[in-house]
Amino acid sequence: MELDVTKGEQTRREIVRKSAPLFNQKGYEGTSLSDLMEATGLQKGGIYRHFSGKEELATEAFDYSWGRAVSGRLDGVAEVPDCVNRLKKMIENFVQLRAGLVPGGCPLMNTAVEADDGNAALRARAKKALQNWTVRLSKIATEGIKKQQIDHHIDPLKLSQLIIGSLEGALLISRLQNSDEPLRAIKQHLSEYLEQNVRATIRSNR
Amino acid sequence: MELDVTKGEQTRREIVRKSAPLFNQKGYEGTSLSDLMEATGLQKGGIYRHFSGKEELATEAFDYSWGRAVSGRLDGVAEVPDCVNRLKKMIENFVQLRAGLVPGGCPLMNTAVEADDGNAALRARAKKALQNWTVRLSKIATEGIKKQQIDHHIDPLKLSQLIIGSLEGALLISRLQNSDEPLRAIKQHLSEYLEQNVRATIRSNR
DNA sequence: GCAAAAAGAGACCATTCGGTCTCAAATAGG
DNA sequence: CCTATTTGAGACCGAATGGTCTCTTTTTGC
Repeated sequence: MELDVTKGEQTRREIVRKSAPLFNQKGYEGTSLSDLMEATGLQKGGIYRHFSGKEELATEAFDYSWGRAVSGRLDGVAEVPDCVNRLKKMIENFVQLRAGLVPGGCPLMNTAVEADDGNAALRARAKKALQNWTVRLSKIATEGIKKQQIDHHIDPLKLSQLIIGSLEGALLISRLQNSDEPLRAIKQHLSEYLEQNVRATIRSNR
Repeated sequence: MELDVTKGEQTRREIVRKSAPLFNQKGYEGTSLSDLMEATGLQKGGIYRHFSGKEELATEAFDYSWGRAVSGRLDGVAEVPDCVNRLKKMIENFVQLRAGLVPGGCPLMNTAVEADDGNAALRARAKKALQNWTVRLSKIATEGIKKQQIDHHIDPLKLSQLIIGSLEGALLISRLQNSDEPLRAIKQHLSEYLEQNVRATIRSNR
């Protein structure tokens, strides 16, 4: 074809794209080769030509799902000038998207929980994903401190972990209860916290 | 023997006790019959005499694990007179116990995540567990409002969900990072929130 | 201590699992 | 267009899966 997007590479990507939702919904162990065959419309030979095994496919599928989740959550975030508002925008995105972008909930949570006492490769992937997300938020916080939009007593890392943890936990509850309320509540809560305890005040008295 | 604790019943309980940690660590799908045989020291026949199938055993194992988790988290809570402090005590217990009581992390989170797009029976069990926990906390909050220890603008249900979600999320992060810091941070955060925004003040000005 | 009932061992079952390998079909480069 | 290479189908594999059933052993109540 052109641009070295060979037929094989194209198929490979399709396989990842089609199998990612499966892995996210049913988990690594819960997704069988026959599930993958059905989802991709390929036979074993067609799949295994492109991947060394289920694990390789699963890790790539995770990366794919996670990539989509992250890009959704950070959509339009960079454009917000104020750093506190930028964090709030990210929270808003998270709450809004919920189950939307990626069927089966947050890939990070799903993978972290399943792989925590199991598959090491997947666990490492999840750990790195969390790391990346944390760093992204931390950078916003650090920039906010530098710009004096965020109180300089705030620890960017801790703040990021607090936000991420709260969101993930609320998502867990929301999914189990089939209700958006816990997610909306945490958004409200974090919002107030950010305004009252994180945003830098003219006269910083703590 | 005596008190109608027949041999069979005794074995049955042992099976649940021994298999509960397995299910919590490896999940429902991830735990095989041979795993269970090894853990219990019984053969299939010995296990299947007492349970109709893996699912029945898994649900009972979940109840067992969850019972232990809850009792650990509520340990000594009832003795605290002040309702805000009672909530704080529960949070403290949660943070302290962490992976302690039940190997494999919080049974609620594990089961909720795995069963969310799968096993209906387990999902229902997890949902009920969350319900129970939420109600328990809500009752404390409601009592606190009645006793004027908690601001009457607080919604007990939302407060409970906020606390539970935050704790579960922080636990997720902590487990993935192999660090207690996120858990300690959320404890600190919730503590401040409870004192500043939940505890009733003499002059309730909001 | 004995007979009836309960409990457990383990052979057996069909099915599915992840994975391999051969060979035919489709693609690509000249 | 024609050949060399890539791609995919699908038969095949051994192991493991959840579950059943029979038969021995152990517990139980009298």
